[in-house]
Amino acid sequence: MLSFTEENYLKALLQITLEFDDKPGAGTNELANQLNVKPATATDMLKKLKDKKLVDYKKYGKISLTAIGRRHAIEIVRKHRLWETFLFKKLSFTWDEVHEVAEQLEHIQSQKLVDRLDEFLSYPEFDPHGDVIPNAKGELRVAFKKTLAEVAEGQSCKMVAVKDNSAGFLKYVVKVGLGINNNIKVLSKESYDAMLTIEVNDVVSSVSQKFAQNIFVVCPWCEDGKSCSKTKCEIK
Amino acid sequence: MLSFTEENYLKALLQITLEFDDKPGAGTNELANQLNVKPATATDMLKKLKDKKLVDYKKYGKISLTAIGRRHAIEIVRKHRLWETFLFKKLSFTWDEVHEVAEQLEHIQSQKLVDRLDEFLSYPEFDPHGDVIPNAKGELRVAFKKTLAEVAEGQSCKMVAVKDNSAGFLKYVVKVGLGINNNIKVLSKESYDAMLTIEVNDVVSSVSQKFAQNIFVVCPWCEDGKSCSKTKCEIK
DNA sequence: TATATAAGTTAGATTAACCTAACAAATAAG
DNA sequence: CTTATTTGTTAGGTTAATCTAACTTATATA
Repeated sequence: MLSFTEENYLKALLQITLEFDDKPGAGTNELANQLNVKPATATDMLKKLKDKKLVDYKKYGKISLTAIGRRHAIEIVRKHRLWETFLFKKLSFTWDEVHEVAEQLEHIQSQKLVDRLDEFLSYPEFDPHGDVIPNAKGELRVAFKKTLAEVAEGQSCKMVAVKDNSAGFLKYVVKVGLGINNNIKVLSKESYDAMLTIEVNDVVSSVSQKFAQNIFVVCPWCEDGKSCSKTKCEIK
Repeated sequence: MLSFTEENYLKALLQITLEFDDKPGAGTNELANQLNVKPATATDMLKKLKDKKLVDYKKYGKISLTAIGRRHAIEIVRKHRLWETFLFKKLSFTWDEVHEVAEQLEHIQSQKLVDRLDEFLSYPEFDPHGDVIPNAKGELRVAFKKTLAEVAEGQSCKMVAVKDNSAGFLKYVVKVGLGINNNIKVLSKESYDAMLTIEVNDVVSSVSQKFAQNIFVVCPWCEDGKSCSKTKCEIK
């Protein structure tokens, strides 16, 4: 049985290694930072997780999950996102409120509970932030996504998820009038500071580059004519 | 903010002091026993809880909750029983499965979650074991109950709750054909070993004294003509 | 009431998860 | 290719929650 803390390390490791496709592994500082602990603490825990055969790790080397570690991590992500969906759909939480509570609920140990919750929610595919919920087999379908910041001037796209799940960002997203599945047209891009002028539901607004980098979109027809939305997700 | 462990001590203390009406307070061994720790461990924690003004405690004396400690404990019991009700009513758990998972869920910190869960369940009054769920104000209505073992020969009564919530006992209760709200007639009582012959739904069976002492009942008309079922609960 | 037993406390040790400070290795920059 | 910087590790210490063993206080009984 894994402790809360161990589970959090595994989850953080999964999140880091999933950041981009060909990531070789996580670093100690990176991991420590994600978990709000000091690097020395992370080193200690990594030795422990290595002994338990949950991570591949050697001194001064890159860190990655073993197959077993990965399976655990995915199960935690599954629980997290199922609980978020429960809070959102059944208990009327807003999308900026669900993350914090799910951070606690994801550690509840009961396979039956997870299975029944999944069933109760009719096997949802996405959580309230648009992230894919791993299925019961532990398959994590990872969609190829681009951020709003990468969309070319004049292009239209559809918002599918957010990168930053913090309450602060999510509230801001709502304020700008955005939400999952909204169609966004990029009217113009300022070359000086990369500010974007976008149109959503016939309302025009301006957003910063930082903001745009945290909005995931798919756009069916890109400038070069090739689709960037591989709608058939890849199982990683 | 209280730790899991501190919460468990408060809950155990409430359970012990509620055992019977004029209980002066808990003992260290009693408490340690309930929590499956050694008395020495309990002593340490009691000092800590005393410093936090959650328990009234002095060396070698009886232990009781302060008003604040009690309020905390009741909130934990409320959460426990609401979660049990959720698992039972919404996720089709059986009554012998809910306790274990609720032991974990009761520690989730989110006032909003508790309130919304209560609302989602339509403000239930009783959990699957027949125990009263404290309301949002922290009022714990304690019903005056007698056990099946105290019912006189020839009397009829109604099962309202169980004393022992362990999965083993609950499965046995089901096997005997009993459940909350069943009407039970005590046909005879063996004077030698206090075995009871009871009739439930026209089925006659025999139960031990130990068993009968863990079944709570109300019986409207007792031998002496006085009602033992004070249906208007007392708020303690 | 004196003493045996039960109940409760103290002291000292352990483990998990964290820290700081000092050091070592790897990488980047001149 | 040497040095500066970043990154990561080690050593030693802290806190919460637990333990065992030895001791003290309270209670029950002869």
